[in-house]
Amino acid sequence: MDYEKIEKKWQEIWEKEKAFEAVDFDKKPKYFGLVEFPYPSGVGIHIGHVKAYSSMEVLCRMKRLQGYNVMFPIGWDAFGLPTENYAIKHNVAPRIATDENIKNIKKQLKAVGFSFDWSREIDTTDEKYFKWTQWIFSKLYEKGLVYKSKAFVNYCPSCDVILSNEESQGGVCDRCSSQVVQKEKEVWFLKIREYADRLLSGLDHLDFPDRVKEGQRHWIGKSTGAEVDFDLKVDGCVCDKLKIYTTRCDTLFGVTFMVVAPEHPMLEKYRNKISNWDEIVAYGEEAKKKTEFDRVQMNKDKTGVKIEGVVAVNPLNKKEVPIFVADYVMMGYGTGAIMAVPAHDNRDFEFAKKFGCDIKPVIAGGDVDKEAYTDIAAGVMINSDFLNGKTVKEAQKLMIEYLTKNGIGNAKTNFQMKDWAFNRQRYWGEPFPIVYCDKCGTVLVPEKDLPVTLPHMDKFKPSKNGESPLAEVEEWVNCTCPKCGGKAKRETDTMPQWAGSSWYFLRYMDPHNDSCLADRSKMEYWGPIDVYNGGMEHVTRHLIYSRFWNMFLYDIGVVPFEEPYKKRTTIGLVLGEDGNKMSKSLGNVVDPMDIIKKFGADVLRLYILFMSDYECPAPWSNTNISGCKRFLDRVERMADLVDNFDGVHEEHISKFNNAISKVTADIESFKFNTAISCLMSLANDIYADGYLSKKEYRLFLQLLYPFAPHSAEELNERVGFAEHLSKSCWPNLMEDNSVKMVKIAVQVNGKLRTVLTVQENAGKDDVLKLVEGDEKTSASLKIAKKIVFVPNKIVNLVV
RNA sequence: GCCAAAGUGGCGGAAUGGUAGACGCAUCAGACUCAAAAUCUGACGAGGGCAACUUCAUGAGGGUUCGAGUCCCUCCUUUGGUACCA
Repeated sequence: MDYEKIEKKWQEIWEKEKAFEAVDFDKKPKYFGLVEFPYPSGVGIHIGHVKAYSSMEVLCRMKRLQGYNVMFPIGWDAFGLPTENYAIKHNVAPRIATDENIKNIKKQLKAVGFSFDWSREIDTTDEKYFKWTQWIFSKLYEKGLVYKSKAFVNYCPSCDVILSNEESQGGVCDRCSSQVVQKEKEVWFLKIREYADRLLSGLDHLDFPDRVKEGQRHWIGKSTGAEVDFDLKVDGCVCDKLKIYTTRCDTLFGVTFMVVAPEHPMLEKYRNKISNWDEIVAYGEEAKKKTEFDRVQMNKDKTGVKIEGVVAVNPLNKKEVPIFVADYVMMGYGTGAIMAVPAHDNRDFEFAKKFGCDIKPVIAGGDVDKEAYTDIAAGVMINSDFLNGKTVKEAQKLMIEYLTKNGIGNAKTNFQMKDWAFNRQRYWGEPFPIVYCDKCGTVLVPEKDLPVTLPHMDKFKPSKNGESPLAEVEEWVNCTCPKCGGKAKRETDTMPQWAGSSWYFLRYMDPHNDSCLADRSKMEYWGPIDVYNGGMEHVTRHLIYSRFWNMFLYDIGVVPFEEPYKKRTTIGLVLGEDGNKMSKSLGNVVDPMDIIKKFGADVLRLYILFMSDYECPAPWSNTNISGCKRFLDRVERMADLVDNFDGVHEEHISKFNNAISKVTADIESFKFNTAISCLMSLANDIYADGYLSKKEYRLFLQLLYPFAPHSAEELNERVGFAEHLSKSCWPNLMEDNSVKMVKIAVQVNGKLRTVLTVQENAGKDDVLKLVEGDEKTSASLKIAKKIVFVPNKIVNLVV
């Protein structure tokens, strides 16, 4: 078969017939299959794209034949750093580079034959699109879910540029390889933490794989505990409180010291009272220098400085305990201060050993001279006044009651998830709909003036002082205040790449709407998404961000569903032939376009789904792929076996029925590899018989069609069917009146002795008669103590 | 460290607690061919036996069960994710 020719032929036919366009409000049941839209990079599509899209492709092609009104859309997540860097290097406008890349990738995706609905194509860098990204930001701002605060960012002192986490991996600048430092900067934050509890509880009702749910739960990081006020004693008198957060309020009697983060405000407040202030400042400076890199490398060696001049008082027993500054306590979590119970916490234990603090056990059972005793389940309280003799759980409950009653503390829930830092010092991103006016302060650009577009720039060199390149475009920065009409300046930072992808699935439902992000009735028809397939790398970012935005839009009445994705499926990585991750430096990258040139798109599609379980990572193989090519060739030659029989041969019915149910079920559950092997087996069976009817051939091609649509369509036409497979109906099971035979294994003590062929659903007595008649098993049957009989499966003689 | 997933032939991988190794690759043999390729047929976990057959095999060790690759416990290894979270 001339793959190049027939693939082109059928792609043109489908396009002409608009075979894959989704119809708004159609009476058929809707089916929305979503894949993660690609970043249009200059390199073109990766083999991973082919795998990611092939699964949904197969599912959607089947669903269409099953009578669903299928939406399988695609678009471009086109803002981002690689394009900007390319623009800097080659002095090409990002807009132009993006358009070129999109054109190229589109051509490639079409060459694979994906049945995308191209009429709904979207592009996050299109002004008509990002107008609504800005609009959503405005709504978040109006509802008080946006705030500006100082935070640390990665900064390269040599390039004088702020870097993203991706650009500063290993603590080294991506461009010049010099050491990255932390720089304080004004950052826009979205209050995703306000949605933490709902993002967590919403997971319970979603059909996501467990590892995805667990990943999100872990990221949200809910912990329940208590806040407790310790007294601060300065110059011998109690004059202030120190609020701490703990999950182990049961151990309050075991507190032997306190620790505060180097940035804790109490330090500055009492600087005059702290006799070793210089030492504290020096330690703080040292801690600040620690970059992301240091924290990841994290030698767990505890460092810290004891504060001289201020002590804390345990509110329960009025005991004085020293306070330390140490960077193992973070200002960004809890209250930035902790009570330390070295007897029952590993970190506190380590710190106490190093700094010679007391270790006081309050739970019986451990040897606290050797290590912290952290078992919560066992153990009984000791040395703890009114808690003595209670279990840890009882003690926690009693302690919270006590704290609340006496006004020294309260129950408190904390989340590890941080608010979403939402700005980047970049050109190629959505501008904020924000201006700064001397008179009115921070002002939102009104909806009628959206979108705020990007100015044209000639040079895309990185700007200095860690500012966005946009800061240099004066005629753009200077504007009038929408409130008072006076002079104002635009926000020059742009939104992160996650912004545009946080709501794109909504836009597919109504991609050309100019008056709102999408018509509500269309969202009611299409939403929520039936299946969303994508990679594990998006579990804690994109998948949480987009759920957050959708939930927010639901709250303000824009979107009719609270959760956007009913079901999530995940894809396993395609590794290089050497078993390593594909990378340019290892030289093990497989270009899908090369494979298409050599084998054709259908073979590529078949092999990528056949090579392993879809969710598992698996190495690519340039030799194994030939098995899929041989299979397609065999299917083509199968036409020579077609006889003149009208209908389906009776002796073939059960084979085809078996294939129909297996392929259908396997596609639905993403077990594409076994669906394909089932078709291979069926082909082998047909070859062994040496004949099949025309109708059977078509049935086979229909089952093959979702995987290898070009070949299937071509062969269907060649054998003389006028109706295209793309317009046909998915095969149903045929009536089967034949007597089915099954094989029953006969075991003695669980070991296989023989295999009997009997009628399906044969009774125990009939089967045992055969067992008695078989010389290999009859002797065992006579002395059997027990006989286990499972219909159609097994007989086990226990002797 | 913690969380999750996974360890099955020479290789990629199949197996609702019920015949381990489906399907494919590679290899070997045969057919076709002047020959090669392609194709078709067959063999293909390891040991023992002329054979019918038989024993051992799913990372290691225990356990539950009539029966365990599958369930439980301990351990080892690999791969992801996450990280001084109080």
